[in-house]
Amino acid sequence: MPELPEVETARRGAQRHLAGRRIVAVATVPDRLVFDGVSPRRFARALRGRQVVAVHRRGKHMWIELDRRPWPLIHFGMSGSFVLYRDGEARPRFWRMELGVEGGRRLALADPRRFGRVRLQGDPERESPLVSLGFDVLEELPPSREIAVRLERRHTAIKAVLLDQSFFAGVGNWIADEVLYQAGLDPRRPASSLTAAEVARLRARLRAVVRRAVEVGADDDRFPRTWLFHHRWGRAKGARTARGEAIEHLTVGGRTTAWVPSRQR
DNA sequence: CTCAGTGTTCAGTG
DNA sequence: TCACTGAACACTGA
Repeated sequence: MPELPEVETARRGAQRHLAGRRIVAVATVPDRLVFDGVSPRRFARALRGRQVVAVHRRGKHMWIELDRRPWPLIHFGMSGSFVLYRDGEARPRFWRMELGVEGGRRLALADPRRFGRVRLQGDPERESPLVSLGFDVLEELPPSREIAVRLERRHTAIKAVLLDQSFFAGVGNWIADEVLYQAGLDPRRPASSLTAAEVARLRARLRAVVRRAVEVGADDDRFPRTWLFHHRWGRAKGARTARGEAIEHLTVGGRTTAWVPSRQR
């Protein structure tokens, strides 16, 4: 479920596993879709022998800072993840790329549905797609007033704006629904129609949801029981929240949306 | 067997 | 140019 909390958790794991170590082995699968603009061969050549300085994240994108450029830029798509293990252990199913570092540690990118992307860039923070991202909702959330000013110019549904990475970087479908539920806002409301108090509520819930999800390592079993998250997939008619509120589904901004009409206005 | 889906990008429309 | 919509991408699992 790679939205910001899952990506941040993967970043922390990769940082712990790889930082300060030299890459001694790179393995790849010949996948022209996942390797975007770089052949697996060239990718391997650029990484082998390099030392990992740090692993960074902005929105749902991650990049690995090496002691020499270019650097890898990774997006998990719908089903990507990192798997951490040691020499001698089996590669995970659906692996696309594997790094082995000194000390016997390995990291693989696994991605069953192949919407993930691996690129190689000289300066990721100054290149597409990172340059077109909005503020990172974990690290760079602006004051409510500033968000309100920018929302006034958007007449589309608030949910669609939440999903817009050039506005709220890192928000995905479940976070958008969760935040709107907790803030008590109808997902179809034009963004420009939100009052100052509603924007303040939206910001507060967005901050709380993202921070909590990161805090528990994006382990959804540890999300608070009051969250809509635990009940949103019950597609069956009659699905209810922990508080007993009826959940309904619609399509907003082209995405399936779970919401609670009795609470979201 | 059919179909929805946790994401992004791009063509097309207004 | 901007705002927005819908389709396409690939594959698993319900």
